[in-house]
Amino acid sequence: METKTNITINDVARIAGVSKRTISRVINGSPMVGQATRERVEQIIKEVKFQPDKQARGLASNRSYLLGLIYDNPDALYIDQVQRGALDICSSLGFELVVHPCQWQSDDFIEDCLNFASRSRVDGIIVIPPVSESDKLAEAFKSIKLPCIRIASTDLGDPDNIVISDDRGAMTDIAEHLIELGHTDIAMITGPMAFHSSKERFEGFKDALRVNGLDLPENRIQFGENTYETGIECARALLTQTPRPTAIFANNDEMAAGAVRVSSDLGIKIPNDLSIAGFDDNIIASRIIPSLTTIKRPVQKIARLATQKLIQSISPDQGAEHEKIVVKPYLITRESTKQCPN
Amino acid sequence: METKTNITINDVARIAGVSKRTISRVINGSPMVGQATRERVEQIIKEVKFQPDKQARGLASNRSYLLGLIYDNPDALYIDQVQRGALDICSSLGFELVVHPCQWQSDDFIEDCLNFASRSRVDGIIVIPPVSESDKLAEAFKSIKLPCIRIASTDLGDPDNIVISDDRGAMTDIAEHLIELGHTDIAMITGPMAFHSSKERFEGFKDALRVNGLDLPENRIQFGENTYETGIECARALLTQTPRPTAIFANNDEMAAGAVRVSSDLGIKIPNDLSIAGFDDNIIASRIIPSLTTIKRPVQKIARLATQKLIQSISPDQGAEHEKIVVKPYLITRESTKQCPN
DNA sequence: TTGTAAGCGTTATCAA
DNA sequence: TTGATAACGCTTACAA
Repeated sequence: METKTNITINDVARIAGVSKRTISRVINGSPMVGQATRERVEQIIKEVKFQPDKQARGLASNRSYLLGLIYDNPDALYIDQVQRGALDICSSLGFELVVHPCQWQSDDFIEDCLNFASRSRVDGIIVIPPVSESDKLAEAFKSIKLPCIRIASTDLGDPDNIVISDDRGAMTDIAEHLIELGHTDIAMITGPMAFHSSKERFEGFKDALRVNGLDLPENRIQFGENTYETGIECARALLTQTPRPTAIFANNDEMAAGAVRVSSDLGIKIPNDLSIAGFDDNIIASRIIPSLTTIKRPVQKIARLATQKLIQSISPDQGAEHEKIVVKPYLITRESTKQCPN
Repeated sequence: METKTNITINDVARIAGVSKRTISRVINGSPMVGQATRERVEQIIKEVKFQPDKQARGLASNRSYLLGLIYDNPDALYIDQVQRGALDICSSLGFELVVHPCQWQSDDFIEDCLNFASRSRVDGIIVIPPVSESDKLAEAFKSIKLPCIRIASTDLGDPDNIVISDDRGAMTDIAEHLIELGHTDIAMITGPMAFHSSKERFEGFKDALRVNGLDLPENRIQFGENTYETGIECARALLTQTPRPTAIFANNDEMAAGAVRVSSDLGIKIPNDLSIAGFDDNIIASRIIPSLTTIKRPVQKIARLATQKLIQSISPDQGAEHEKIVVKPYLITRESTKQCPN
């Protein structure tokens, strides 16, 4: 290694002609510093480009200034947006983001995450769907007193450490959109019912239809697994019925893309013969033909809020805010939905 | 915060009845330890689940055990795969991965990256395309002696710190694939010529055609920007010519998707009337209709190799390997390419 | 409001 | 082959 020419707190103290304790106070925004002193020190810090060493800081204060992001999501775009959102806040508050992809279905998943946490010494954890739905994981972190915030689509019985995307509310929008287009025979391809998000969307959709005097009969419901392949299977089951529905809402864009594929195979024209809508607005939604009407969650914004709340709960001075944060997704109308042909 | 009940090196030393210096030696695999002592210490470490504190270790040894990943890539899937590949190695070697998205076109890009490096105190940096093409950034890291490995598609005049995806070689495969299908009038939509990767693919493709006795005339070349939108523009320019080419190779899948879109708009049937191929195998390649023939880079493998090489160059004991690593992408044949109609 | 001194958990120096 | 002891750069009692 090379000679470290880095400026330390001692250098700053020497230059400023005060003790390093005072510099430390300035760095940490303590009020116990004279106005004049503070300004002088801040000036010097800027001039010499002093950056406190995170390692030393962490060692002394038992904090790492590291935040962990745990995920296991097939939708890379979603993760990317979460990362960017989280980093917006992190970097402005002096934290770094350490990523940890995992396999939340595997046996040692909890252990693996705990191990990650202790290895990396992160000060807090952000968990995104679907991993965020694991109550076990949340409890595991709670038991070792590691602050953890979950991004989810319902409060999961733990409203404190959560940022919620109001998927259910968005269901109203998509249902009304289809109804306004004149559709009355609407089908749904659900996600795995083990997921709260899927259940929320399913029930939200059903409710929205009912409010508008429409039914979602059994033969118009297909249970998918959020994959392209199951989207294909479910859509086939739906579209080979007689009569067939005039609109399909799929729990995510992957399955909606599967439905588009099946329609193409069966010679069903979209959107003329059939309207299809998805959820996520992932990259394929705007790339397939026809482009997909879908629901977009403001993921980056959600991530920002979550990170903010997490750092707040870490910071010793601030009392943790116990208010539930809810963000509402919104409808994006594209080519795949159109006036009902009848 | 809570009482730290963590095991420290002192505890281990006390239990083993040796000095902590000895424990340190064992941890770091120093040969200066007696066989018996080593085994006993290792046994105890396992029993009490001692994990050396990265912060303290870093503070003392001037290392952070953190690796930085710098990127600015529209393809989230690519980033995801890089992350997973890098983490495969990181976690097995006791490193963590800190991510830093950036905007490599912006003015303060270099400064921003340097700032990230000094803030986070990472021990090394992984840079992926297109950021990796910035020689300035590579030099900046070199000048502060921060090990940095670049993932790229040609050696960029810096064969030491690089892992190369042999895009040019892959061009031969795709060209030959089209030629075998009987195509003789083949067009190309290039990427931005400012990118080495685009130039490599462009020239690789041209060369491969030439070797097979085919030409790539000016009117069969369109210069795109790797975006869906420019893909559309370029494809339109190509497909409104008379006669039109029977096959198009696009520099990436996004633009190939644009070409598919234009074909659909113009009533040109793919693959019957026209074959289209892309590069990347990103998610849309398998989702659009028809699915795209494309080139896949083994991104995760490349990331693993890069991370390995980086950590090697960081580790003090090991001499840095000065061998160029090259990985070859491969062809994936899907629906969008077919026998030439003529 | 400011300073002194004692750590935080590890590695590095140098002697035994 | 081992072990005391001093760093590493910062925070945190405790004084002043």
